[in-house]
Amino acid sequence: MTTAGTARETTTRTGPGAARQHTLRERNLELVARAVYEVPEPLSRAGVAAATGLARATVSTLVDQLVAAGLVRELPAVTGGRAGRPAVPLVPAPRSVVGLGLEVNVDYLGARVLDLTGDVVVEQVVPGSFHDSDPTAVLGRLGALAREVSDGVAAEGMTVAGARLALPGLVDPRTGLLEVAPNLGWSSLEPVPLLGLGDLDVRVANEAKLAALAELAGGSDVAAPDSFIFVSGDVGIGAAIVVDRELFLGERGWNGEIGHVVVDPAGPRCSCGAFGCLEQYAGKEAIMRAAGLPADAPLDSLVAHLAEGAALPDAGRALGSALADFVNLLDVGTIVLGGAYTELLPWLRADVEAVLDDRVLAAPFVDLQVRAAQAGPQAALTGGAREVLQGVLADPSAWV
Amino acid sequence: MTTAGTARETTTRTGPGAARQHTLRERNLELVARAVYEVPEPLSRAGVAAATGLARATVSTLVDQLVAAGLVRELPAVTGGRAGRPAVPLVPAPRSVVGLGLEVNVDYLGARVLDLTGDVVVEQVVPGSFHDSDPTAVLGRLGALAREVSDGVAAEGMTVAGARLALPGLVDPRTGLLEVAPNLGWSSLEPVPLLGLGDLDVRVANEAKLAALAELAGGSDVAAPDSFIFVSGDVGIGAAIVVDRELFLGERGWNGEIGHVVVDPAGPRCSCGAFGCLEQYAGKEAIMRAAGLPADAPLDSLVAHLAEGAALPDAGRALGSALADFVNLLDVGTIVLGGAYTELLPWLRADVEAVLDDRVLAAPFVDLQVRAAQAGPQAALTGGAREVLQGVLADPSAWV
DNA sequence: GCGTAATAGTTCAGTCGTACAACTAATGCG
DNA sequence: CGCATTAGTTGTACGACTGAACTATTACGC
Repeated sequence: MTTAGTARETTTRTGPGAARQHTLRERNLELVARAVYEVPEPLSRAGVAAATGLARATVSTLVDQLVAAGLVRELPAVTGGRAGRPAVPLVPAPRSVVGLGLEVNVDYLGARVLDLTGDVVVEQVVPGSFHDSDPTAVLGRLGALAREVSDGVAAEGMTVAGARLALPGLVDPRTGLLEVAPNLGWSSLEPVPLLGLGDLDVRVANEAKLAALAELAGGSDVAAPDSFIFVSGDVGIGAAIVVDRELFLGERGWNGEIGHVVVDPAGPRCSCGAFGCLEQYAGKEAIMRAAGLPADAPLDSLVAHLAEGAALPDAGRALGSALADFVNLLDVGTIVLGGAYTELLPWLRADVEAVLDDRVLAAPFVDLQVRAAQAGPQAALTGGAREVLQGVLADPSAWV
Repeated sequence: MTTAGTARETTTRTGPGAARQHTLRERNLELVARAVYEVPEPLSRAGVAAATGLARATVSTLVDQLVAAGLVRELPAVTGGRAGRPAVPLVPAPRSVVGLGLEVNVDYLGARVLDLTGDVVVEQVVPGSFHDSDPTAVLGRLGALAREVSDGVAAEGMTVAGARLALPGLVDPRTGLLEVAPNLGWSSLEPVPLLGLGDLDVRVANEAKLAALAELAGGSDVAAPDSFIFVSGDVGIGAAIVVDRELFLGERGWNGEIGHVVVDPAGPRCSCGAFGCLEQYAGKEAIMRAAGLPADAPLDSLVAHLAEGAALPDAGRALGSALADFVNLLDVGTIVLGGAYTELLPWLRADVEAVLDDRVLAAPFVDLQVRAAQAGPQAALTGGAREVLQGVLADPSAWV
């Protein structure tokens, strides 16, 4: 298994590092790599120079390094209708360096490999029921799946840059510890070693946080906003905060617990001990019950029910109220609804937007937007793999 | 008036700037300046080299530049008990480059000048009543005060690096526009030109945000935390989010509106139109009424009343509830209470902490702290001046 | 009192990375 | 077929950091 684990280190950008000559090179390598990666139409070396402000000579040497490292590929020179020597288009290298997204959730586990172009190279998703499961067994199984997938892409010459393990619970990305994952019935354990993936650089993260990152992947028709609140509605309701295309994690990454914002202290008791949490109005089970369906009914049955004219006023207003608090506290005006909410949005939107307009103080001055998540199913797998690749992009010098 | 206005520009650190040779110099100048500034005991050139990892030769030239620019001063060489050539201690230069903090609030306006050592060089605070006041007149008056103060320090050879104008309302630091300041009765205006301060670099900011920055000024007995939620309780309740010693502003700086987090939708109607906002329980007027005092009674009378055995259970629990939402959404575990809350903390703490422990999901795994603000009165003046000086520190090359 | 060790600070050649300008390469057009 | 045009490369100059050698200044022991 060709992996590059130990060498991966996040670059200290504003940190206490002294800047030397090679710091320039690292910084400009990143700049050039981002220019190649984050542009709709492929750029030539000259185009990159214009876009970055670097001299053409400098760009040439930098691009050559990126090509040699396998991070950038040259397309055949395109002799367009314009005069002059034809430009060599530069594009992200497909199937070279890849990121691995892993996830254990209540009803499935899976692994997904993305390459630098954003393509899914391979994926394996196994449905199951992992409510109150045994972490050692489940993570061992996911580890085996990951090895299988990883060995497969390695056999085709790709390099796995690292992996992210998404879990639905309180995890600290810094220490790698899982404090508690209520819906899995897991607590106080270190998940990464249980995967048995050797020296591959695997980091844990909260599922909703990584799902939010998947929204940035682009490729969809609607451009992803740079800053948004991502809310993932399921049995529990989790959220993530993205500002300037980066996750805002607070001190330990334990933020976005919008499911337990109080909507009405006179409301029903919540599993967390408080009364009237959002989850009691807009959690999947509450929504099902309100619609007269069994708590564990599939989402499709609810959608069918709603299509016949039913409504979700309580859930919509409660969600709007909690989101209004969120926006008032954070000033992030775009809200992306994921998980079950994506499909339910048509029946939630009016109530959510009405409450937001009423309750957000800045509403008269801001264009508040509520939109559906664009990333497909198991978004955390995509987001995790994407985060790995973002790390490559942030420090290409480690690959040169 | 010796000012340096137009030249001030925030350095694009991670931004799309190409890194050149002089970028290294700028970065390392900042590094050296911070090493000199953010250390309890003065460092020598050799000490700075050890602290930063730069070569002694490099540090020498950088320090020489900072000394020439008047940002750093050399103390007489101290011939301590140690062998070897005595070290020259380097300290922030007093009374050289200074920052100007300005503020209009409901009951006062003022100007305060801080130098790089954190000392207050001069200040002028004028009590008054600016409820429903005329912005042109009031800002004109503050501008005159600012010129007076500014000319005074300039006459003593100091350079005013810039100014911050703190206002109690929705302001956008980027555009310099004030949308609305309810307690002043101001709306939709551009405050800076009304000050008439010529080409001095003046930026606006929300009062609570700048007051939060004052907490970082140090000098107090208790070390300021790097990340905290600052809540300023007065007629209105505002908050600021500080993460890693920097303000988190969201998209426009309109965050921290904790006063309008819903505590109980069955509660009293709020001026914002909603029901049961925190302000209706823990705003100054609500607290006064609950204590049986007139809504505009001075804080001292309330404290006297409480000292005789009265309590603030509603306010404490409501504040705890809103803060629990805040912490659940943000994961910032230290809460600093400012404004009127600083003095009221003894009667609020038990209720606030009890509700936080109950309602914050991560409470079992985190040491939640509630503490009183350390900065003195008119903290926004100090915070504003401090932010100006932080800007100098972040880009000393502009002064070389 | 003086030599030695120790520490601070400076000087200078070496190296590295970028800029600029001149050059080569490859195309379209008249 | 030559010229204008654009892409990419080569070579020199310059700026900034490093490391080692050097100077400056003290403490300490004999």
